[in-house]
Amino acid sequence: MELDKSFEPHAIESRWYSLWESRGYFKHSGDTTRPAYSIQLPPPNVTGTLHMGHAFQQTLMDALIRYHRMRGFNTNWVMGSDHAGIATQIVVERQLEAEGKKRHDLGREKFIERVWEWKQQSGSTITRQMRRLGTSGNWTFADTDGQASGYFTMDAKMSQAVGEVFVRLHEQGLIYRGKRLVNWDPVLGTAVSDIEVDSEEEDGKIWEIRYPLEDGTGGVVVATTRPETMLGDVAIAVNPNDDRYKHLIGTRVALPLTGQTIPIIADDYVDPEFGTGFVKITPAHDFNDYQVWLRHKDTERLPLFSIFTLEGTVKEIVDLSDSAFDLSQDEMTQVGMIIPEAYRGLDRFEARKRIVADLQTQGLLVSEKPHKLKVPRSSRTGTIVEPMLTDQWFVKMDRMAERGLEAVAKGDVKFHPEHWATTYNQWLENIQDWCISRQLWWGHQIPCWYDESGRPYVARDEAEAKAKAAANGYTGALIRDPDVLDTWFSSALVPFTTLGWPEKTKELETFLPSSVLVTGFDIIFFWVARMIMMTLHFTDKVPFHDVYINALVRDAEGQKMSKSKGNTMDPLDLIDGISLDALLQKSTVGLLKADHKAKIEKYIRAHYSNGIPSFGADALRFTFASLATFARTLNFDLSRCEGYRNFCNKLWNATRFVLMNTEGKDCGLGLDEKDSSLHFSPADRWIISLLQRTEAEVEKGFAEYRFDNTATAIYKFVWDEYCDWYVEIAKVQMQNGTEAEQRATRRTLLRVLETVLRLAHPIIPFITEELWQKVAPLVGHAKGDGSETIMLQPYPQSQPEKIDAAAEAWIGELKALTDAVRNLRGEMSVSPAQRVPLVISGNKENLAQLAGYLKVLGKLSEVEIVEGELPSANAPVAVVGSMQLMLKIEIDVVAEKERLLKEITRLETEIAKANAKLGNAGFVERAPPQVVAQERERLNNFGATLENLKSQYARYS
RNA sequence: GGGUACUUAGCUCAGCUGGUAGAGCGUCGCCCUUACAAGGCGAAUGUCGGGGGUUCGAGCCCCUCAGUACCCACCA
Repeated sequence: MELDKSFEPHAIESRWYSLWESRGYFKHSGDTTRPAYSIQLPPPNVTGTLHMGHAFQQTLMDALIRYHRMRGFNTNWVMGSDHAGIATQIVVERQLEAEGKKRHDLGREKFIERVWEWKQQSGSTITRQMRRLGTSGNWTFADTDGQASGYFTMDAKMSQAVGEVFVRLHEQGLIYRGKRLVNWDPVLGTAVSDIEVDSEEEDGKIWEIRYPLEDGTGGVVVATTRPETMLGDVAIAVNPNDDRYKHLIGTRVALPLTGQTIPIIADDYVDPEFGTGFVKITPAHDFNDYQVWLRHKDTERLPLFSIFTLEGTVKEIVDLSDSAFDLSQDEMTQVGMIIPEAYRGLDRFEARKRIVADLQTQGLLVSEKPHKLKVPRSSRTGTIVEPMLTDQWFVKMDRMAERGLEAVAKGDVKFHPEHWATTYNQWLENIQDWCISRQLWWGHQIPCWYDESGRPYVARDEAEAKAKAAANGYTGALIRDPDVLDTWFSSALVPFTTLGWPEKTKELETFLPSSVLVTGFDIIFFWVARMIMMTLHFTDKVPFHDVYINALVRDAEGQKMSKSKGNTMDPLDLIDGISLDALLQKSTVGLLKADHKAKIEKYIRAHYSNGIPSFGADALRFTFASLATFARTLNFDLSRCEGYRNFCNKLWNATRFVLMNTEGKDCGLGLDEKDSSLHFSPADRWIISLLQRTEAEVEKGFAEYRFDNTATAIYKFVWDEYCDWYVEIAKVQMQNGTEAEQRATRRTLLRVLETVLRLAHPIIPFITEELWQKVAPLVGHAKGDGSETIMLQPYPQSQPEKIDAAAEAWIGELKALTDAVRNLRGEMSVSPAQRVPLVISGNKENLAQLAGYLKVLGKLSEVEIVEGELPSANAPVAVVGSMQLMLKIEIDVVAEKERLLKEITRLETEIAKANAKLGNAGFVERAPPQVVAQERERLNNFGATLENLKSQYARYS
């Protein structure tokens, strides 16, 4: 069947993917005698859509999987999706909001039903998109609901494993519950972990406030950026060595606006140099103050109480039971537990305004100045996080962190690029206990039940909890803890829970540890470190051997992609193409801010004035691979994508050429290489030789995760060597050669091409499959009935014995001569259509073999070989080593002399440089002999060429 | 404050354990030559951020300065 004239990705992609999947090629082979190669997909949010980061990562993973599959590994790419607690809940809450409802209007049960509905509805989007990209994941492997989309972190099996982990950790004393100061998102109404808080420097203010001394002899001035928290002050601290204020330690000051008094205490935490030297201590709303409180609570009998509600408004009444500390009635009335009526119920920031205003009125505000400060915001909602005293569940991290550090230190887990291990180490060395409870509805509900008195029973299910309660003498009703687990809790377990844990399965044995994890640096803490720790803890194995940290995808200018800038790209648009109008439409739909819209439109019109053409999945994948260096960012440039689409087209057309010249012809298929009816030319041997080198480079690239090198090696071989040289040479051989030479040429054309298709398949799966189906039957590698696939063919292995130095030298000479001729033509502005004769002097025997090729490659009318001097003529001459080439055309002698002189000057500089080097005793004595020899060789060559040029120059004179 | 990485051609980036500066895209010529105009052939362009050091020799190693990006911690 004829190939189309050019490469049309759309026509071939859809066909192959469904065929591959339906034939089960993506599944692991089950052959445990083969080495296993497995990858855990970083599970995308189930309701998300594919973005450039996903597409990039997945391209790399898919390339690795396909590469190893072809190499005969028992490959298993575990697919799945994440329930993404907060993210998903927010989406559904927004939907409700549009209907004028809140989640509490529905109630927990109905709300969760609603989320499941949304999951069912939108969950297939991203898996569909992944398929478009060509991901050969094992969709049915951990699939529990029969949707061929892998596992879901909330499905029954995964949930059960999550419960099991929780219970065991609790039994081991590694999970505990306690009232702690945590980062609280008042909008979401939940605790968030440290790493879910981002601090950005913002413009704020700092206020100085006077707290009068109780005895009326003066006052102290404190500086604060959060005056509203003064309602919760329990002390003023000074540095114990601060001579200015030592005498005040132990006295009391009045807490303005409240009618209360608080003590002045001494603590090292205070830096006498900063601010006023006095710090107000609000233990329930500041992490540092909390630490101070811990140190002084017993000696100074300091209470602990929150002044804000969970929504972030000022409380009506404070609850001293928060104190976790017994205070006498008398002490209770002494502390600032009563909030002035004026502030009750106010929002945090409203309260700030009112308090500052009131302080001013009372003359207690000393100053108000602009101040830059880091504001901690919840990464989900952007709300300013409030440290809040709440009951939460925690995982003790210290011992697990030690094991995690050890695994990397010992090399059981290796980072690529290596330096990311430093980031990992630093975090684990300073790790805090992990707050795993979230006050949300969507997620794994904490497996803990409470009896009437609040006694907890952690259990796998309610029945077990009841049994535990009964054993404790309680038979009444139990209430389950309403909180859910941090999404990352279940994510941390996927390396083993997806393989059937807690059961001892064959899969667990085969595919743990997995081979490599490919992920972004932004989740080293969230996910990578926690997987390592959890997997080690529960299985005594590392979750994976290698961690490849991929670059962050940015736009062509290096800007972070964001919807509000309009510089995001949809991988599907690059595959399918999109018109400008459609692109504008989809980029501005559902925008909250109107001014963004104008900006986005401008950006899109500037960058995609004609929309985006369809590049196809292969071109996109090849682009990602080529850009996958070890840099930390990847600037995605459309023009690169276009270039690699062109590459696909090149490959397509090369195949077309080969098919045209081999189909139905004798290609010496069944013959032994040494058979006398096959005569391989140096060119044939050269391209085969180069193929071996390319295969080795490709292998090295994969082994080092240098996908750029792999892609470049393939690109160069196909375009720069096979197409630009070998195919052109083959034309000569097929035209002029003997039967045996033609046969060998056709065979080489075919076999090299077929190999290249297999070599490139991991990166560009669709086009290689399509072409292979046509090419493989001609080399006898397939029956040609479509029953085979390139996916399962053996991957090309470099055969060093086929590297042929003589053939490589031969082609080097041919290339040099051709370049020289083309150069001359270019310099002389001889049009390509104009066939001109060439005279060449040099070794006759040697040149006779090259002349035929040179004639075609140099577009010459004839090639005349002379030994010794070139004929005297006013014609341009080029020199290649000891050979001289003369184009027989009339030229301007003056211009030609000038040209030669330029070349002579260049050579003389080179010679001077080389001479200086060799004249340097230090160089000759200390440099390695081969380097010195090489330099001498260069000098000799330069010398010969120079002589040649000079004599030619002289002849014009 | 601590840390990591980066600075090479107009743009985006390679450059392996130090040994003659590279690619893609873009630019400029000339060509619709029967695989490919999504192409062919040719050309131009770099005191490798500045300075110093080690070395026979530095884009690469060391020191220093400057700039950029990101991460962690955080002073009220």
